[in-house]
Amino acid sequence: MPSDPDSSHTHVPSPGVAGLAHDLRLACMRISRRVRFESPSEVGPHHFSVLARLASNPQPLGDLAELERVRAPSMSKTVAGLVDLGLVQRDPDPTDGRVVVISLTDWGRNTLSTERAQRDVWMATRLEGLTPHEKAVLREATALLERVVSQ
Amino acid sequence: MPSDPDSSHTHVPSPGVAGLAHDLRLACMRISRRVRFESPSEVGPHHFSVLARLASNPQPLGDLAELERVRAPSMSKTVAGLVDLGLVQRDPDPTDGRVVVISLTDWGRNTLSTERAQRDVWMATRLEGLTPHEKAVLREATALLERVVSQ
DNA sequence: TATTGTTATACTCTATAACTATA
DNA sequence: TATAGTTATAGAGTATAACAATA
Repeated sequence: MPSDPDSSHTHVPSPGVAGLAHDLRLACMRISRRVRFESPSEVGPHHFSVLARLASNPQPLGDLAELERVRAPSMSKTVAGLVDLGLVQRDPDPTDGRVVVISLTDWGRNTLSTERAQRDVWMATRLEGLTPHEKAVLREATALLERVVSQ
Repeated sequence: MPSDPDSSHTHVPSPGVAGLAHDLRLACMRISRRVRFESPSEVGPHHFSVLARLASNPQPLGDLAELERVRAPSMSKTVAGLVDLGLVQRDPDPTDGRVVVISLTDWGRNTLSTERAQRDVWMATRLEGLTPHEKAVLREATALLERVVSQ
């Protein structure tokens, strides 16, 4: 139970948008933090994030670096680690000899699914006891959050 | 706009608690990720987190290490950095000569407030256009999330 | 003797700069 | 000459182990 380092500042109860923004931001960050801290995980956050990027499509190393907002040498090292773990593979690009395409191995895809499932379990466990009305509110809120975050 | 590495796996629309848990977890993690990435910040995440811990009370270094889930030597180094930046100070505990109490300086408190305000602004900006009903839904959802996360 | 914090050393992930291979 | 990726080296932040000061 990691407590929340960003929750202890005084603010007025919640009048307008500002109060809602504050409270909602903190609630989301708390959920996020606890999912990351408390879901059992075989791979570190950086490895997990790269695996997730590769779930839909193989990617050239450079694109992967840009998506993850790190430099090419950093991604090169991360990928080397993932290759050693058997989670991804490097292949030459047939149309451009300079490019190295990274893709999930079967074991990597399996590992990714397991990790994701464990994160969902953490959340589902905590939603079990809610009433149908409360679940409906959260469902509606989820759609709103998705809209808001995609702005 | 960092896209979401954990969002691309296929799943059924959202039938029961499992679907809601999945979608809601992703929405919270996306909000959290974008707040961290897109809010302008003078201090790194580790420094911010320690400043936030000290907002309400000064803390012995050992307690701070435990709260932040790092070992004492790591926290000792982090605190040394914060002292160099003028954000916190070390003081001896009058009742126990072994203990070093860490507290915010005025500059540290000021910096913390600014960082927090910037995070809230990011969120508030995105809630501006919502209808009163939608804001009411999010307010109710916030209370539910707080209940859920404190289980 | 046990506890609090620091120092010494090492590992991981990050970066920039220099290098190789290909376009 | 420009681009994709790797290798070399260095800077944070983390850890464990050994040490100093205090209880």
